[in-house]
This record gives sequence, structure tokens and C-alpha cells, in this order.
Amino acid sequence: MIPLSRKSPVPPAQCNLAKAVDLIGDRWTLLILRSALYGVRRFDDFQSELGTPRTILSGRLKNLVEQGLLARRTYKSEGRRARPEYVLTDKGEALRPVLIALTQWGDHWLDCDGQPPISFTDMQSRQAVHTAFVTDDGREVPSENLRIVLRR
Amino acid sequence: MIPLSRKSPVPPAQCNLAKAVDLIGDRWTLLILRSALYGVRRFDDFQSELGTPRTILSGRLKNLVEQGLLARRTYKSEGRRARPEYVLTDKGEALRPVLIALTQWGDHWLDCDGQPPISFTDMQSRQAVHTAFVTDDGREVPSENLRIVLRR
DNA sequence: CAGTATCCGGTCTGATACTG
DNA sequence: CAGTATCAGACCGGATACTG
Repeated sequence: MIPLSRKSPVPPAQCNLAKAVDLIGDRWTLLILRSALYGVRRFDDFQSELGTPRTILSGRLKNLVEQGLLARRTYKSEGRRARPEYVLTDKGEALRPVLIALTQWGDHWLDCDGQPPISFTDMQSRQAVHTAFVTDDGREVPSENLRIVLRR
Repeated sequence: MIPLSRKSPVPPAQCNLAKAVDLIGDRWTLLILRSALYGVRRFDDFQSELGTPRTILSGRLKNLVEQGLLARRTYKSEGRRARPEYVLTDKGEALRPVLIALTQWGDHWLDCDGQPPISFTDMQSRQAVHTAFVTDDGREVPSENLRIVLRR
């Protein structure tokens, strides 16, 4: 078990986790990003899929654009009217591991009865994939073996 | 870039990500779990570290206990009065990879100026560690190579 | 389609104070 | 220490209606 401690090694205010939570820690934002990671780009597609009130969705998208997780672009296919679309930036895409890790956690711990509705495999080997900690030379490290290193 | 899609392959309502967001998707809960992962266990330690209003903290802890992420126990060291403490369950501990992945995302994308305040190494080899997707036989898979598999 | 404008009711928030 | 009680204000969520 984790040893008792009176204080975290890094105060929460300095921890970027706190900032990340400010950004994406609400009921809709993570779900919007989920949809975006699956390729949804248009206002009404987000809206009908998530059921988000339009006012809220509008605000969340605006905020995600301001924060640089989504880019608002104008898309025009021939013979059709131009439409805005919201596509993930690199910064937004980089959240994919977080979202997948959380999804897998939910599949394992929140939905014990059935099979998880979704899983992930390596396109090449077709093997199942899970999230883990690895060293830079590719060895997997169990989470009990992690040590925290502070910068001074 | 992610191909355009009108709908996610799994509707959000069936996705356990949505349930997970309901559980931990608010300003305080993730931060409480962060502290817990660092070994904080006591009400006032959470409170003074996070600055959470006591009423809120009380409610969040209660909720986390109900959901099975924390267990409320009574701890007594000799010569001292018994105290309640909140310790992570296995279910709560299992969120560690999610929290670390999000922390590392924040360190990389939110804090471009400085060094990240914290990093993680393998206790044994002392090498730096990052979160990644791996196959069951331990090969790392880049996130572009993930394929979604739906259960029918 | 892709939004903005408004409005109302509810929840969250945070401060203060009090108890075992 | 570890909470509960109370209260005012901010913010959020959802419905409805209206525009380009």
C-alpha cells in the first residue's frame, strides 16, 4: 500500500495536472474530445451524438479552440456550401492516450458484467493493446516500481 | 489526420468513458485522487494541501468512498487518538496510469517554458518512464497504429 | 446547418461558524 | 482533527426561440 504522507511531493498548484483539470475537467469537454478523436468534426454531429445543449457546446468548442486543442477551419466540398469544422491539433491529439487509458479503466472497473464495448489492437500484429509504463528502451515497468523524481 | 466521421463507433452513452467522467470529471475529485496516490490519507491533509472548502471535500470523499475508489478506515497509532483515513482501493489505484498520463500531457503541452516539475523513473534501472500502449508481449505501439475493435 | 440570445432553476462554490 | 450547518453568489445545464 502507498505509504502515509502528509503532503504531496509537488504542491498541487505547481502540478500541471491541476491545469489540465481546469481545461478538460468538466462533464462535456472530455466527451467532445472523445468524439473528435473518432473523427467527428461538425457542430451538429457533436450535438446530436452527445445531446449537449447548443449553447453549452458552442462555449466548449470556443474554449477548446482558445486553448489550442481544436482548430476551427472552414471546409468546402465542391457544389456544397462552406462549413466550419473543428479538428484536433497536435496538442489535442496528444490526449489520446489519456482518453484510452480512462476508457479502459472504465471498461474494467465500471462495467464488470459484460464485455467491454470496445477494445484496441495493434494494426500490424492485431494483438490486443493496453496502457502501461515503459522505459525509453521499451521495457514495461509495473506501477509499484515507479519512483518519483523531482526537479530542483 | 483523423478521417471525417459523422458518428463515433460507440455511442457515448454506451462508452464507459462517459461513466468515468461522471465519476471523476470535476474540479476537485481528480486532485483528491492525485494526493491520495502520493500517500495523503487524512481529511485535514487533503484540505490544507488542496485548499478545498471543507464542505466540498467532505462530499467528494463520501462520494469516492461510495464509488469504491477510496476506503474509509480507522487508524490508531499507540498513545494517540483513533483517526479516520482514506486509502485508495485497487479500483482507485488503477487510475494511476491515467493520472500520470494526464500529468505528463500537462507537463509537455501546458508548461512549455520550464522543465516539468516531476518525472518518473523505474526504481530498478533508474531510467525515465512514460506511458505508452503495449501489446501483451510487451511491444510498444504508436497511437496512430491503434485500431478499434468493436464487440458485437 | 451553425450558431447566438434569453431565461430559469439547480448545483457547485466558498466563507463563516459550530460540534464531537 | 474531522467533520456538519448554513447561506449568498456564481456558474452551469437545459429549454425555447431566433438568425445567417
